[in-house]
Amino acid sequence: MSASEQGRLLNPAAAVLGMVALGARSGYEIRRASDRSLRFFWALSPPQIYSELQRLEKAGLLAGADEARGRRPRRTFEITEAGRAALREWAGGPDPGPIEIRDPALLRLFFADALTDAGLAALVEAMRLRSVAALELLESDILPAARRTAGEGFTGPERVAGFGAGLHEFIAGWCERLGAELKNARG
Amino acid sequence: MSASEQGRLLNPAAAVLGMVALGARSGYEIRRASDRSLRFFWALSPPQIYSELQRLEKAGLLAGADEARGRRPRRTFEITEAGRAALREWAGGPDPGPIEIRDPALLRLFFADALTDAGLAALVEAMRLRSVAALELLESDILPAARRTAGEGFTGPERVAGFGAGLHEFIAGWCERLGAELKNARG
DNA sequence: GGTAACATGTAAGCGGTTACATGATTAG
DNA sequence: CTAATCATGTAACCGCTTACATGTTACC
Repeated sequence: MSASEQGRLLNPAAAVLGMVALGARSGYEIRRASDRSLRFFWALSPPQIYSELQRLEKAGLLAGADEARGRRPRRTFEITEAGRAALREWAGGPDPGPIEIRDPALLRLFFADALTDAGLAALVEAMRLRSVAALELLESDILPAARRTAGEGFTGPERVAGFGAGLHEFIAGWCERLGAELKNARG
Repeated sequence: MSASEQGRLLNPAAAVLGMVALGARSGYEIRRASDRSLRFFWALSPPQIYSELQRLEKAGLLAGADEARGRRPRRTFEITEAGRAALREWAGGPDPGPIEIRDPALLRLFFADALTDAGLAALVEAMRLRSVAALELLESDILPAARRTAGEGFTGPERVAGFGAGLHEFIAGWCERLGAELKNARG
């Protein structure tokens, strides 16, 4: 019962179905598009994408068509009416569930008492730079692309990209304050 | 080569080793303690904990002792000098790696164009309430416990709990602003 | 002295990641 | 015409989660 078989969609299935709804037509296009947007909050790996596509087609939520070029396989998809209905039902369901965060930098910070003052400062600075880089990527690439998508009538990606920018601003600021505090404490 | 065998510790091994360094003595104690603190940024499941404990003991980074009560098994651990050295080396290593976030609420928001205005508002409010609840838990339980740990000389947990509080404040505020904006747009 | 809560550990299976294999297209 | 890049899909493996099995103490 691992995916879209009965009842409500599970999240990975909905993610793939939703990418098709936003205009990605093949597994490869989903991969490229989600790598530049969705992946910041919901990563999709190739085998996930391709196997979900198959299941969604079998379930009638996607309509597939063969577009092979010579010996090279290629299968494209469109969302069906049933697919749109399933996506709406999924998006409106109750209790999305908890956010999950996994951060090796915070893990190190948790055990930072094993570190020298200088080591701790370096860790905090690395964490800050990581978010500054993410912020630059978001603002130079992701947000502009999301705005184009918004121009086509899909406002979700831009909102989520905006969330990402705000999030990394918060993290960078938090690291900056902590860094300053550490500097003061050392004198 | 899956863990602490040669060279640097991997993150899950370091997490378990670090929990012992902070005073958790058995697998069960690590489970309880990490569930109230570390799990917000680095979840540990029982089989991970127990198998890492075995590997760390074999590698000489932990010293184990049998403390069975009757037919009930129990094994307790202390960190060794080699263990402390490995933990220091791990904490000071280069490039912690990227933060990973997976959030079903943001996933839904990404595809929110499938939703009615009311559905979107409900989603944003659910997201806000989720962070408000997390904030309450952090401030009522986690932060006080982390402060006690800080009193014993370990300042990492309190810093990380503080980060969590700031993070959920940011998310709740972001949702509140978005909610207000949606309300205005609907008139 | 029975029931619930605490404590300890494990088996089994899923989901997901890494890495690759292969084919077409463009550029130099 | 060769090399590099784009495009498409898959195999194999591993970490992790869920769920359980079992034992022991505390409570009523």
